[in-house]
Amino acid sequence: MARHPSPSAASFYERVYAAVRKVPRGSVVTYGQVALYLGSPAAARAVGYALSNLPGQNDVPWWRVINAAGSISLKGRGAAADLQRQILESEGVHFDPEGHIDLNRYRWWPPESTTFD
DNA sequence: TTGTTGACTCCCG
DNA sequence: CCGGGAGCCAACA
Repeated sequence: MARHPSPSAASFYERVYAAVRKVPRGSVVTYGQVALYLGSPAAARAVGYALSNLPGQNDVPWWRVINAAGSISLKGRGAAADLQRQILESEGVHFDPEGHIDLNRYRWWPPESTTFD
Protein backbone atom coordinates (compact mmCIF):
# COMPACT_ATOMS: atom_id res chain seq x y z
CA MET A 1 0.00 0.00 0.00
CA ALA A 2 1.18 3.44 -0.73
CA ARG A 3 2.33 5.27 2.34
CA HIS A 4 1.36 8.40 0.54
CA PRO A 5 -2.32 9.32 1.05
CA SER A 6 -3.22 9.29 -2.63
CA PRO A 7 -6.96 9.95 -2.98
CA SER A 8 -7.03 7.95 -6.17
CA ALA A 9 -5.05 5.37 -8.03
CA ALA A 10 -5.01 7.63 -11.08
CA SER A 11 -2.18 10.10 -11.57
CA PHE A 12 -2.55 13.74 -10.72
CA TYR A 13 -2.89 14.36 -14.44
CA GLU A 14 -5.86 12.04 -14.76
CA ARG A 15 -7.51 13.71 -11.82
CA VAL A 16 -7.03 17.08 -13.51
CA TYR A 17 -8.63 15.82 -16.69
CA ALA A 18 -11.55 14.33 -14.78
CA ALA A 19 -12.15 17.62 -12.98
CA VAL A 20 -12.02 19.68 -16.18
CA ARG A 21 -14.50 17.35 -17.86
CA LYS A 22 -17.06 18.39 -15.24
CA VAL A 23 -16.95 22.04 -16.29
CA PRO A 24 -20.17 22.75 -18.21
CA ARG A 25 -20.30 24.50 -21.54
CA GLY A 26 -20.25 28.27 -21.32
CA SER A 27 -18.43 28.33 -17.98
CA VAL A 28 -14.80 28.56 -16.96
CA VAL A 29 -12.61 27.71 -13.98
CA THR A 30 -9.11 28.77 -12.96
CA TYR A 31 -6.06 26.56 -12.58
CA GLY A 32 -6.14 27.33 -8.89
CA GLN A 33 -9.72 26.11 -8.62
CA VAL A 34 -8.88 22.78 -10.18
CA ALA A 35 -5.94 22.42 -7.85
CA LEU A 36 -8.22 23.18 -4.93
CA TYR A 37 -10.70 20.51 -5.98
CA LEU A 38 -7.92 17.97 -6.17
CA GLY A 39 -6.94 18.73 -2.61
CA SER A 40 -3.80 20.75 -3.39
CA PRO A 41 -4.72 24.45 -3.46
CA ALA A 42 -1.14 25.42 -4.25
CA ALA A 43 -0.75 23.05 -7.18
CA ALA A 44 -2.02 25.42 -9.83
CA ARG A 45 1.23 25.11 -11.77
CA ALA A 46 0.95 21.35 -11.75
CA VAL A 47 -2.55 21.68 -13.19
CA GLY A 48 -1.21 23.73 -16.06
CA TYR A 49 1.54 21.18 -16.51
CA ALA A 50 -1.06 18.43 -16.75
CA LEU A 51 -2.92 20.26 -19.48
CA SER A 52 0.34 20.84 -21.34
CA ASN A 53 0.69 17.06 -21.43
CA LEU A 54 -2.84 16.57 -22.71
CA PRO A 55 -2.84 13.91 -25.44
CA GLY A 56 -3.91 14.83 -28.96
CA GLN A 57 -7.06 12.78 -28.73
CA ASN A 58 -9.05 13.53 -25.62
CA ASP A 59 -12.47 14.58 -24.38
CA VAL A 60 -11.19 17.24 -22.03
CA PRO A 61 -12.55 20.78 -22.50
CA TRP A 62 -9.16 22.34 -21.73
CA TRP A 63 -10.27 25.68 -23.16
CA ARG A 64 -12.50 26.22 -20.12
CA VAL A 65 -9.48 26.58 -17.87
CA ILE A 66 -8.02 30.07 -17.53
CA ASN A 67 -5.80 31.89 -15.05
CA ALA A 68 -6.83 33.72 -11.89
CA ALA A 69 -6.67 37.05 -13.71
CA GLY A 70 -9.50 35.91 -15.96
CA SER A 71 -7.43 35.75 -19.11
CA ILE A 72 -5.96 33.09 -21.35
CA SER A 73 -2.58 31.93 -20.15
CA LEU A 74 -1.20 29.94 -23.03
CA LYS A 75 2.39 30.96 -22.59
CA GLY A 76 4.38 30.57 -25.75
CA ARG A 77 1.31 29.31 -27.61
CA GLY A 78 -0.26 32.37 -29.15
CA ALA A 79 -2.04 30.40 -31.88
CA ALA A 80 -3.54 28.01 -29.35
CA ALA A 81 -4.60 30.94 -27.19
CA ASP A 82 -6.47 32.40 -30.13
CA LEU A 83 -8.19 29.07 -30.64
CA GLN A 84 -9.15 28.91 -26.97
CA ARG A 85 -10.71 32.33 -27.20
CA GLN A 86 -12.68 31.37 -30.30
CA ILE A 87 -14.10 28.27 -28.67
CA LEU A 88 -15.08 30.13 -25.51
CA GLU A 89 -16.79 32.85 -27.49
CA SER A 90 -18.69 30.18 -29.42
CA GLU A 91 -19.91 28.89 -26.07
CA GLY A 92 -21.17 32.31 -25.11
CA VAL A 93 -18.28 33.50 -22.94
CA HIS A 94 -17.74 37.21 -23.46
CA PHE A 95 -14.27 38.72 -23.71
CA ASP A 96 -13.40 42.33 -23.01
CA PRO A 97 -11.47 44.34 -25.61
CA GLU A 98 -8.38 43.63 -23.54
CA GLY A 99 -9.02 39.91 -23.76
CA HIS A 100 -10.09 39.13 -20.23
CA ILE A 101 -13.19 37.37 -18.92
CA ASP A 102 -15.49 38.46 -16.10
CA LEU A 103 -14.90 35.66 -13.62
CA ASN A 104 -17.72 36.84 -11.39
CA ARG A 105 -20.03 36.03 -14.25
CA TYR A 106 -18.57 32.95 -15.93
CA ARG A 107 -16.68 31.13 -13.19
CA TRP A 108 -18.17 27.71 -12.49
CA TRP A 109 -18.63 26.46 -8.95
CA PRO A 110 -19.41 22.76 -8.60
CA PRO A 111 -22.43 21.65 -6.54
CA GLU A 112 -21.55 20.53 -3.05
CA SER A 113 -22.48 17.01 -4.06
CA THR A 114 -19.82 17.01 -6.75
CA THR A 115 -16.90 14.71 -6.18
CA PHE A 116 -13.57 14.72 -7.97
CA ASP A 117 -12.62 11.20 -7.14
C1' DT B 1 17.33 11.15 -4.83
C1' DT B 2 18.38 15.79 -6.62
C1' DG B 3 17.74 19.36 -9.91
C1' DT B 4 15.05 21.54 -13.61
C1' DT B 5 10.88 23.08 -15.73
C1' DG B 6 6.31 25.11 -16.29
C1' DA B 7 -1.09 26.41 -19.82
C1' DC B 8 0.00 29.38 -11.91
C1' DT B 9 -0.79 32.73 -7.81
C1' DC B 10 0.03 35.95 -4.46
C1' DC B 11 2.46 39.88 -2.49
C1' DC B 12 4.90 44.32 -3.03
C1' DG B 13 6.06 48.76 -4.71
C1' DC C 1 -2.94 48.99 -13.45
C1' DC C 2 1.60 46.72 -14.26
C1' DG C 3 5.99 44.50 -13.57
C1' DG C 4 9.20 41.85 -10.71
C1' DG C 5 10.14 38.29 -7.25
C1' DA C 6 9.09 34.31 -4.33
C1' DG C 7 6.43 30.17 -3.22
C1' DC C 8 4.29 25.60 -4.30
C1' DC C 9 3.35 21.21 -6.63
C1' DA C 10 3.96 17.28 -9.70
C1' DA C 11 6.40 14.95 -13.56
C1' DC C 12 10.74 13.78 -15.67
C1' DA C 13 15.84 13.03 -16.70
